[in-house]
Amino acid sequence: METSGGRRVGRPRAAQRPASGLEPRDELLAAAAELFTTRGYAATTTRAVAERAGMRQASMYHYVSGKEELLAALLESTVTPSLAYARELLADDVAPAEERLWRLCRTDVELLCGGPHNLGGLYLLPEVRIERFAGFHAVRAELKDAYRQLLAATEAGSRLGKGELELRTDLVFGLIEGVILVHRSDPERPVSAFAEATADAALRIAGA
Amino acid sequence: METSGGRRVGRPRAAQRPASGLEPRDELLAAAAELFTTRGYAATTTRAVAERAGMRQASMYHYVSGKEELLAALLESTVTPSLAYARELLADDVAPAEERLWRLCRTDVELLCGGPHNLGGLYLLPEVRIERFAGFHAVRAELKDAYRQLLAATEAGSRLGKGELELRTDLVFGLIEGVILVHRSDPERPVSAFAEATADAALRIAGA
DNA sequence: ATTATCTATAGATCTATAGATAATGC
DNA sequence: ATTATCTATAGATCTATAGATAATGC
Repeated sequence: METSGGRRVGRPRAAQRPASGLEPRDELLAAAAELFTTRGYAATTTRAVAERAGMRQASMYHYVSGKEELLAALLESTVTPSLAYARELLADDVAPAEERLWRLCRTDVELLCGGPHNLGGLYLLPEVRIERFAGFHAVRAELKDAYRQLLAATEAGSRLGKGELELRTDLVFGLIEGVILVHRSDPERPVSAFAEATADAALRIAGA
Repeated sequence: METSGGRRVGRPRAAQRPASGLEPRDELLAAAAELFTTRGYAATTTRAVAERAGMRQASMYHYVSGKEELLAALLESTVTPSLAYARELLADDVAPAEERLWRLCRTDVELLCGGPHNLGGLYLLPEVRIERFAGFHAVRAELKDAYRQLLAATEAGSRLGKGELELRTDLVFGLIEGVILVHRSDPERPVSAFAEATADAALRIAGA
């Protein structure tokens, strides 16, 4: 173990390394997460990201190819854990669908609001819609489909027509994304209670 | 009436005027609305706005002081009608609170999703959080407080403690904002049915 | 004369590359 | 020799102003 103070290869940094203990690439990702969510993607310069990570603007290119790569990496890291859990829940054939849907909602809110920066807010950046992030959109569509399937498997959901089911799914999914916004404006409230209240609300919307 | 083809003072435009029939300033606002909501604020250049409005980049400054003024104007135009209606509903002392809350939700969704461009999405731009738009934030806070008051006046709301009431308000408000996002990804669905379904869902969250 | 527009551009960025430098490793 | 960093900067923007121009109005 020769992490923190250990002798390092390469020219020393002009500024001190941040005390976070993160690898430089992760430091960049953390800086980008904070800046993208608070100031927006286009408004964040490579200089701002690099300097917050404790290095000069040009040094960033040693670790990433540019801003786009940072955003793509952050988006994927945001939605991948949710999707993994959703798949688990879909495979589960003992717990009732209502309970599985509730858990998915709660876990999503916890994952999205629980991190140090409000990564859930990245979804909402208009820039995310462009083609470059098609991979992320595919993953997200799969997550939404998991919501739809769980909803369809509930007692109340099984009585809905196709259009009605889509509508309910959108309302539930909309609630989850909306509360992330709300959390952004009041980050003090404990996340776990908020996540449970949101899951309760989602089930009420679902009609369960 | 000598609108459309009428002889105009000033040097003629290099490109043809758009056929929208809007005044130049409104044309700029419409262009900005479309571009800000789809590409984001920082990513939208003054050139893109002006050219979409049928004029050269520099000519825009004859009508507005810059991008910020466009965004400020759009934000206010988005929230002002909602607030006016919310005030009406608060003053109404005959209709039950449940019904008034339902109407506020429905109207909000219709106003925010109903326009030609998804103006509701402007709320979500990270840039909107900065000080310049404090006026908008004040109006928006008043709108949220109207939700809180109506919720408190419902049968179910009157039994809630202060913290619980805040939480429910945030959930309902979060739903309204979230469905705007959802609408953005599926703009085909008829708005009025969607608005009513959202209002129903909001009342279920409220506990009514 | 007044007005709405245009063209041209200075000044201020911002990104990404080129090339130098200062460590460690062998 | 290898590596991580630095400094410097070319090229590509983008904003906002200055000043010219082409209409109508009187």
